[in-house]
Amino acid sequence: MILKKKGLKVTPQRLEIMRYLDKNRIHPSIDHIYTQLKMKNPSLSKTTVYNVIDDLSENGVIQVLTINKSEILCDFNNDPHHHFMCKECGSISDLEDRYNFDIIEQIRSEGFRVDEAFGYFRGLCISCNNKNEKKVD
Amino acid sequence: MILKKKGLKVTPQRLEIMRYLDKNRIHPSIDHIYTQLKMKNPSLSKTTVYNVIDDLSENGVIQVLTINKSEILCDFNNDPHHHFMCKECGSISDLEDRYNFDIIEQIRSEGFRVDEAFGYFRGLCISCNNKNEKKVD
DNA sequence: TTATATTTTGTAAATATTACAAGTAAGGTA
DNA sequence: TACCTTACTTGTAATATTTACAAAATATAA
Repeated sequence: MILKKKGLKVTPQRLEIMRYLDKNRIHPSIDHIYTQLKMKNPSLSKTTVYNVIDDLSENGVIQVLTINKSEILCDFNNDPHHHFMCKECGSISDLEDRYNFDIIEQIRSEGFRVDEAFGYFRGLCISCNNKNEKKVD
Repeated sequence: MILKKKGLKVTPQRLEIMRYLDKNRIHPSIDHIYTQLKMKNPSLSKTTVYNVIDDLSENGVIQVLTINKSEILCDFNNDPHHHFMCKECGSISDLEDRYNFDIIEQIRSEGFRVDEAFGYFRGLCISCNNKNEKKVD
């Protein structure tokens, strides 16, 4: 059990949020998670969602993305990978990290202690980009 | 004149904000810019700072960073480069882009249209990291 | 100099996040 | 199992950031 390992108590709220993030790899916002889980558990508080997301991210269970300036997004995938935000449909895509963040080693060698690394890209996703090119034709 | 080229009117407020960002490469927040410039120009409105930053970033004159979830930061340096945020002193360092964002070409080849690319790193800056290591000794 | 579109300003509203205190529940111990 | 302690959840209120809006002011072109 991942929560016990981290010294966190196993509560229904934490389990529900983790299950939701695991099954819905759409990088949801706090409000999105809250709205979805509130339906099954009406007593859920938004403060709880904030608390759980804080606890999980501080313990390295999940990632919190700041790719969008309006709100934070949550990612259950904790392996190093980049993110792409489509300016048209708003979707967030995971990008395989083919370069394995080589630059991190470079930064470390300069004297920094690197704890977290994020690659954020914005533009048009494959689907929206295809639609756009067809319009031009 | 960079503003005219972009079809933006040349106003004292825009010039002041651009000069401030040019001379103070500290990645200031909206509130920081507002507080500093308000001293010399008491009639300055925070809405104006938001408007100007929006206009400048939409026209590619400056960059807006979302490395910090609590507020946006402004960077006059528009060349591609990464950013490092120190968790101890809060400073933001520019990082030379030695790898020249090779990954952008990779992402483009997968069918995305890439307009913006950001590399964000967090940890301890060189100065804070040195202090920390001395404590351990 | 004048006309027009753009920009600035201040206030108010919307939105996201945090603080806090009281109630509740998890997990260890006997 | 029952109890105890600590950690967690909840709701409300407070804070902070950002946006909306309309009136006043200004930049630029004719």
